[in-house]
Amino acid sequence: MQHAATVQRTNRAEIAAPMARASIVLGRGLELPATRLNFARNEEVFGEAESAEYVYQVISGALRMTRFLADGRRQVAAFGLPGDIVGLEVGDFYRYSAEAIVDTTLAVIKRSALERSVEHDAAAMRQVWVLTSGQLEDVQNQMLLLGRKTAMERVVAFLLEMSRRNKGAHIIDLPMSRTDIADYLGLTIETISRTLTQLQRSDAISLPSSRHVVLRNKAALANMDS
Amino acid sequence: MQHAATVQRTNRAEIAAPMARASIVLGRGLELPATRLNFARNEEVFGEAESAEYVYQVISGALRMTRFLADGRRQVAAFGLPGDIVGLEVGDFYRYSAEAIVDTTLAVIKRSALERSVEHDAAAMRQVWVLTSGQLEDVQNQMLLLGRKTAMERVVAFLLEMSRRNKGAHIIDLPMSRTDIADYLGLTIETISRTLTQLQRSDAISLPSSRHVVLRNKAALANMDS
DNA sequence: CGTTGCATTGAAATCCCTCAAGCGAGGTGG
DNA sequence: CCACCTCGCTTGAGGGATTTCAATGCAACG
Repeated sequence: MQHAATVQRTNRAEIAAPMARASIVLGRGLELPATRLNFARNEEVFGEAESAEYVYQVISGALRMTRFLADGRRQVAAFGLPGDIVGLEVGDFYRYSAEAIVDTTLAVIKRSALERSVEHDAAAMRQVWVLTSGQLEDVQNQMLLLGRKTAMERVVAFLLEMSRRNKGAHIIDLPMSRTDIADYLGLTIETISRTLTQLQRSDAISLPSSRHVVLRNKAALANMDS
Repeated sequence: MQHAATVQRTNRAEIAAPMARASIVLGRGLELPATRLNFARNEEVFGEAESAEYVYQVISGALRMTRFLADGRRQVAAFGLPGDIVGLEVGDFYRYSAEAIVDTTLAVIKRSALERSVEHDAAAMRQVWVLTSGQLEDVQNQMLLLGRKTAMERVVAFLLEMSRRNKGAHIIDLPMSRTDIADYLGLTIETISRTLTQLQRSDAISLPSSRHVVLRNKAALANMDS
């Protein structure tokens, strides 16, 4: 069981640096003023059990949300892609850590400011609920994958998900490493690699490079994902 | 891969039957009038992709929330125990089916009535969000279990969860079958059975009967659950 | 007291993991 | 500009945890 790569700590001073204007879009007609913030590849946005002071939205780049077991085994709970809201907690602490997979730009807002904006506005509060409910749905799908799907089904489901999240594109540009994918799918990097090779040999995909996947036969792929 | 047992369909007429008064408690000071409804063992409360017309709270008994793959593989997303809210959806359809594990009493409210009660009340809407967020946390924990824990760790985590949900009792009365547990933990009934036997041989638990577990050494168990 | 529905146990098989080696692209320094 | 290093990825061989298949056990119930 490989352990996770070390991750740089966030430079907290950045948050106090000259502010670049941005906004967080929680839903239709619900936009809040925010600050634009950049994170380098592998930089930590926040850590598990840290005080949940900020809420983020991905503007560009990609995040991974991870949880760990004591011995270093890691589960990637979700990937944060442009538009995704990250770190919206009910309690006072984050329940997972978030790290930039590539250089990433986020919109940041203080949680207290967000709470103030919605606490007397039922429609806005409903948007917050809708967001969390959508995350719940995603995670429930992932549970079915982790509990009952084969390695091949998991990898295919992952490729189709990445395609769908990129407007259904047939050419996928993966920001994350094999390790990230493995920890997302509950597999090892070797199994990910072998499965992709197998899909390539069956002409379902091609792999011009390790981070680029071409879905050559989406129908066949969809068939493989129970 | 064993397939799920057949399940009786709900007798929908029941909902129109003479109403027994009950209430649904969404949170501190947020209680809504509801109808009390009984379900027999293995009776379906609602089905996946059915129109999400009602929201339920378990009064007594137990539910299982399940999702299926096309070939019958099943994942139990959660167990519904007394107090749990079930079927609270944003969209128009349930995302999983719910069945009574044993004879169960539920409080039922029309979703439209619940929506009306909270749509202009930000504090009430927040309670709804808090509920969903709590479910998200549970499911995220389960993801880590399904993705990265061994069979022994899963079974131990399950026993400790059942204990915790029953006020930390050392004697657990399991309403669900080995099949339900297996589909919750992403294992097979045989592995559940063998693992419990192994725990019994190591004196961590005892099994007076298959549905009763005595946690004889909670500290040892906690140690086994990374 | 036979039937029925779980649960347990055993033996064999399998899917995925572990361990190990090799490859290739990108960066760095001589 | 090339040799070299590093890091991530791929591939192979072997092993192991869990599943599958099969038989037996056991308690509840008519």
